[in-house]
Amino acid sequence: MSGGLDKGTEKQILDAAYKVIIQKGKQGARMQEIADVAGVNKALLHYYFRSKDKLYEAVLQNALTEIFKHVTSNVDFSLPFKDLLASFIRNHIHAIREGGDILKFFLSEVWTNKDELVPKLREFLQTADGSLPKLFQARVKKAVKDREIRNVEPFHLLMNVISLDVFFHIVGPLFFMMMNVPKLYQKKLESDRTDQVIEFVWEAVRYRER
Amino acid sequence: MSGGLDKGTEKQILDAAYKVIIQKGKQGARMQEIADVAGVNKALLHYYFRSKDKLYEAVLQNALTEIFKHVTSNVDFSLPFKDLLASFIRNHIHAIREGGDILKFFLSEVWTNKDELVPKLREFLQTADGSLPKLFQARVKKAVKDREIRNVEPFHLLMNVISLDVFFHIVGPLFFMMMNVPKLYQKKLESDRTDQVIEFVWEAVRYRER
DNA sequence: GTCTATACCAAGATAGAC
DNA sequence: GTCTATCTTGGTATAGAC
Repeated sequence: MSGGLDKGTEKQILDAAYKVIIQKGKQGARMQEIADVAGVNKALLHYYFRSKDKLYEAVLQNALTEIFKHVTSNVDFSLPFKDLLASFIRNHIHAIREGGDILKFFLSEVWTNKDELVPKLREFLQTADGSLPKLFQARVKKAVKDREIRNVEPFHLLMNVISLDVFFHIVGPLFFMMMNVPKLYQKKLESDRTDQVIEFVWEAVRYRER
Repeated sequence: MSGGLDKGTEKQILDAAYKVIIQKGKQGARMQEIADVAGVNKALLHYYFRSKDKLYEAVLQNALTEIFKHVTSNVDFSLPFKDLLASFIRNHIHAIREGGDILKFFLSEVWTNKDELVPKLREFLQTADGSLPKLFQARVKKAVKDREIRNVEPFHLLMNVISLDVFFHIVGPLFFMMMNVPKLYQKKLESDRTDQVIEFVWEAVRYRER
């Protein structure tokens, strides 16, 4: 019913679908639950998005956009490498935290649903700005030549930075549980994380006279 | 039918379930497919394991055992820290590769199915040998005092090592695709990975006169 | 555009013959 | 223990009234 504070039924449904599907994955999500969360009738989902597949596609599109919005956040490649690294990591970790559960969702779906998801991802990347990795690679090579850092393979470095950021975000909570880390100490470890990573990476790569 | 090369129907079913569920997750797995893979009738799944839930539990138990078998592989904590680190990482990466797809499965399921999985994990850890992290922590602290390495937080270090190992294993292929890395270069990056990680971590933590 | 009712089907589970 | 046939549930999808 068109109550006063209506934000458009279609968007309402899409938002609800987003929430539910991100949590439970494609298989786990139920049309009924999406309808409930949206506060509308189940039949309306089919009215606006013909099928679950279509709805899922729409959600995927949103999620991808959301992620890349953060990732592409501007990095100043003219900074000294140390500062570049720090700002890159800060941006990146910040983006990960902003992104909420999307990353977990992707890691989840990529595995169980890769036949559908990987082509979609590929397609999306065609249109997206793919220059970041290239710029990063070039900058690393320059830094090596200028003796800002030791000779490291750009791919591995990028991989390392992303690993350190993303993996902690995803598995950290589980890890805390497994190791019985007290709540208070968890907080400390979490807030220290960014600086720890920056220091770790920088120490790992910085150039040293021999 | 009790054909000659029968390895026991129950085990046959369990093996099939393991394969299918690891690939598709709990929600995605179909009893029919499991039956097909096992080469038996669907009804037999219910005969041996009353329900899908029970079957899932059995698979989970197996997967957990499988993972921890590798993880607990003996590490010699009396080695110099540099060598310890190298052997730890080598063991770890090796275990990850041996473990095949189990890790991906867990990362997947932990997100979509955490209400069921996390308690199970907790319970399993009660019985498992939880001494490894403690030993590692103690060894790190000693290494700091002995000036083998700079002052690093043991938790972060352990987290870092695991991140670098596991994340690459899981996301690497996706990454290659996204960055359009040629097949041949992929191979090289993969085989270089272990040594790269060892060097990266060691450079990051080693003690240096100032 | 939104609802109710219902068709349709796939998947988990059971009964009962062999 | 193993099969066929069948029940039941629950989820997607559609028809049709309002």
